[in-house]
Amino acid sequence: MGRMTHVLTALAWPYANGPRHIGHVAGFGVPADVFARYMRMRGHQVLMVSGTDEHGTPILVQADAEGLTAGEAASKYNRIIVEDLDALGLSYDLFTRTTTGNHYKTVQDLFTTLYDNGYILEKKTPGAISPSTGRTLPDRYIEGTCPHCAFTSARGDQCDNCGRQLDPTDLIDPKSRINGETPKFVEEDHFFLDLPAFADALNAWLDTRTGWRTNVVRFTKNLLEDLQPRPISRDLDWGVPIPLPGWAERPDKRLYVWFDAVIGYLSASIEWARRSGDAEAWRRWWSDPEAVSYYFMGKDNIVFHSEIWPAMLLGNNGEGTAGGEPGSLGRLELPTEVVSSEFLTMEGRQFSSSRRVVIYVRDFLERYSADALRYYICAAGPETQDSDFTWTEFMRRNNDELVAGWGNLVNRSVAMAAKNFGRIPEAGELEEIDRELLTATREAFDTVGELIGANKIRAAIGETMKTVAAANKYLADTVPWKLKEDPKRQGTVLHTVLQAVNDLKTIMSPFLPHSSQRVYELLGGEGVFAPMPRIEEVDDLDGGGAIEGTYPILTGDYSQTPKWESTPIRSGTPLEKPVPIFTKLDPSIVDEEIERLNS
RNA sequence: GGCGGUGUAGCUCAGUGGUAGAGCAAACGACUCAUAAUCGUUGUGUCGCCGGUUCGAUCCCGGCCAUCGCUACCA
Repeated sequence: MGRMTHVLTALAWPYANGPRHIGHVAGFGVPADVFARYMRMRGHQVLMVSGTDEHGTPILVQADAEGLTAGEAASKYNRIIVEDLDALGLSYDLFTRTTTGNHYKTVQDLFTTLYDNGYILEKKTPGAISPSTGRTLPDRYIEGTCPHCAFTSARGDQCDNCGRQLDPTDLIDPKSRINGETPKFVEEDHFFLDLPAFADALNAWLDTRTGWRTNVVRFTKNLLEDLQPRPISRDLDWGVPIPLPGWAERPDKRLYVWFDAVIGYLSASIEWARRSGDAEAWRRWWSDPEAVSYYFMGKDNIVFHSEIWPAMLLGNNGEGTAGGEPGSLGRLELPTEVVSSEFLTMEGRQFSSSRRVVIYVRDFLERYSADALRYYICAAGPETQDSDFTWTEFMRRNNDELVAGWGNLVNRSVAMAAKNFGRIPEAGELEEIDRELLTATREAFDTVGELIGANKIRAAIGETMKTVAAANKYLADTVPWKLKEDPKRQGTVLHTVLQAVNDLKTIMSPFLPHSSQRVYELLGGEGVFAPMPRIEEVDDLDGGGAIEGTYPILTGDYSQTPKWESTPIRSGTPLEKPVPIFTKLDPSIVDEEIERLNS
């Protein structure tokens, strides 16, 4: 990817049935933002999109629990999620929602094309519905006695006691977990996506993919060995209506939430384009074979991104066994890479809102800085295997690495120069040791950049921290605080280390944009260095969706993004005694936080 | 049951067909510009167990044990 190109950065859609926890943003939010920011700095045209996923049964359940309508509950959590992602500094071009009129229309357009091309089957299927509401009752919302082990709280999909997979009709005395009533098992008419029609095309596509994480490739190959038609409609009154005569009017039939949610990548791109004033601009990321697309998600979402969404795109293009023609959206490109992370656990346990093993993004950011969280996720996140978040480790990484390593380097360099010169001193003739440091920081642009481009974020920030250590060592070796008798040499050393700091803040900026902005300002920079998203309150463009009133989107102007390259500092720039950019944490926070978890 | 991950120094993890590394913790030293922050020196490991391939395996293959996750109507 040497020359400028269009890079779609697609992030998994957070489900709007509650606030999101740090595991969610560790899985897709921060890694994708690092990637997107870096790609912009390399001069690529990045489009970073996502939104909240707002349909489906869990939203209805949450809404009922709070005495809200589904729309009200979705709007409530949409807003919370938007604010949290904004606070983290995730640089979305558009973060929207699946309840917009634009999304409904896009979903229906794609459904229609798939239908017209012959990739949607209609057939009867057994299912459970709630007699009082007429809504589909997902298997996991049915509980009863396990026929194998007599466990009385077995779920319709699986018995938590003996671990056996179940069919809800196997359960003895089945009850709805939502309201206790006995579910009605019925034959329902539903639509299915004909996945087997894409088996060959999907395998051929997968064979051309390179650079994917091995776990994703293996998992996907496995999936493709056994493709079955997958239902894409439900008996629900909350979702996108099915755009067919005799179906669109029915209040009890909707498209299945996963079907509409994955189309969000496309609808959000279209919404972004329309809001940008060039309604066709999205095609540069979707219809150009030279464009690339990276999808970021947790491992539980691989199936949708490496199997189902590509299948839907192939169907749109008429590239399955039934043939067909691209529909109203034109031909659409399949994902370049599916970048899946593993899971973050919490003090050894899986995150679980219901069991209150959880740290919400909001709570975290009330007490600690966004960059402290971003650093932890970058350095120790679940990139290729599950990783465990512990407060002890968070504190250690924050204090020993972020504060004592990078923060202290910035602070001591700027403080020394400010005290001795009051400005960035001039560099005299460079010695070997000076040139070595400057070479190391310049080379870090290449090594770190290559790692970010390959989505090896842990290694990338580790490489950056090695360069930070080299700069600290440089100060230990050159001892500028002892050079008061030789101001020329002292100025040269301080100039050199400040140059290194200046470049390091550029390299750090995809990972730690907030603090890089502050280092930029410490060194006399004005205006925006690391651009941040902003929340805008907007009207739905179309109506026809489920949104009432305005809604918040996350967007931003990232056109002033700095270049990924060494930039010379200017001698003579005034410097003041710096305020530390990071906060050292007291060990007592560990007990406090664990106490909070247990309370 | 099926699929997959993991098992390497006290801790967290990286890594390679030629008998192993980083950070932290520990000890000692240097330094004092800096949020007591930095820099240097010093250990330790039958690289889960058993077998196979190989001149040689921690890294390849098979089996086993332990542990974790996924298993599609769940978003």
